[in-house]
Amino acid sequence: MTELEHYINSYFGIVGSDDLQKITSLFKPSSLKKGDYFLKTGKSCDRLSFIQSGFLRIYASTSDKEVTQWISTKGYFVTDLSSLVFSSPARFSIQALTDAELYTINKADYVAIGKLIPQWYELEKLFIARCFTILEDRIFSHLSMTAEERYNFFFEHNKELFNQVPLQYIASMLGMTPETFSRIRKKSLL
Amino acid sequence: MTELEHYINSYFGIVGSDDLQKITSLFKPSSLKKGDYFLKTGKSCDRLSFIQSGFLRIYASTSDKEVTQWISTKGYFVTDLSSLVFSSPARFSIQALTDAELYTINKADYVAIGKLIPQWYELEKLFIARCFTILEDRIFSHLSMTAEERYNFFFEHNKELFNQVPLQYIASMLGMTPETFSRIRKKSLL
DNA sequence: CTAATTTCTTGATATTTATCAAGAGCTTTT
DNA sequence: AAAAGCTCTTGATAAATATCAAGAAATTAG
Repeated sequence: MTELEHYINSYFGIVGSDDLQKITSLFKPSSLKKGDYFLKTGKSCDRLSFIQSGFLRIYASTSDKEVTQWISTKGYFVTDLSSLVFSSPARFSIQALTDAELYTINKADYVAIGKLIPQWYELEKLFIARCFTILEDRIFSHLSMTAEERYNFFFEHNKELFNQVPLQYIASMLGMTPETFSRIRKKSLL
Repeated sequence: MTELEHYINSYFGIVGSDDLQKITSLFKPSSLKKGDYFLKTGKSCDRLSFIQSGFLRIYASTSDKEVTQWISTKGYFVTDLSSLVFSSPARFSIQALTDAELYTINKADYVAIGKLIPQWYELEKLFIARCFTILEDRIFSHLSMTAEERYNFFFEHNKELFNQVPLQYIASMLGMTPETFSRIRKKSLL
């Protein structure tokens, strides 16, 4: 089983191995150089990628700053879901923080999976429902935790990220300034 | 077309009118008195309800306070999605803030819709994807806006809520204390 | 390898938001 | 209508976080 098959299987559960292969064969290898854009705000997002290696930053600009919504990495999918699914203009830009290897499926093939695999929509629904739940938890963390608590929680669960991407982006996605992040970090390293 | 049919149609898009009726007929009227619980943290959530009237508060308790995740009202669905779909213990409690009329489908019937209506999972996927997008925006608001900006934005879009439920719960779901909420409110009323 | 650039840290200070405490307004109950 | 509970407001103060500015450290480019 390829790594892609392994991950898709783990996210979408029991799919027959022939179906699994049908799906993964629609994903084509591609790569990004550090700094390359996967997507720019306002464009339509016409693909979904699986990250084989590297880090991508999902962000949007406000009048006075760039806000990092998320950093995606090995083993995760990346896309602007609302743009992919509803053909709306992308709200986010997505940029490679490092060189990255992706497996990418274009929109037409993505849409075709539903015709190809009868249970696909059900599995996809379950997958998106899980993503929804993760976002609910993330909102809850902003309603109930201080910056320091969010830092500690995130650090415990994503240690590896901290020496691989600029910390300012992690600060932003946790909802604090780089300075606050740095001070909290110092405290937690003592 | 009943109100329930109207809403389901508007959320789930084109469903044949016979299918639409098949679905809505699975929802049974029920009601809650003010203060009644729709769901308690830790239990399994075995139903999905459409709110015909009234207000329900979705919240969870931390060691030192209750945090309101959301307030749901007329025209919206209410459930703990992760518990309903994955049979996990509910993370949230859901309590009626006022008397409320619901149309409720139990889990068995909810699961059965998928067998009954071929395109159901696809429509449901789209529905959950839209909910996902709303949560993404909500997270973004916590990363990019001050308490005052969140207040103003929410107020503009949900004026009617402000004289129908205790403001402390709105404060909590916007991620601020009742005192801060009250001060911002005073400012914005001048 | 050095220079240039970017990122991170630190200190001083300002602003935002939370906490605590008390009282005023509402609702509900009796 | 009075009493009892909530809920909301207000003030004083404390704590958390942001801003601004400068320099240190790390990374990238030449």
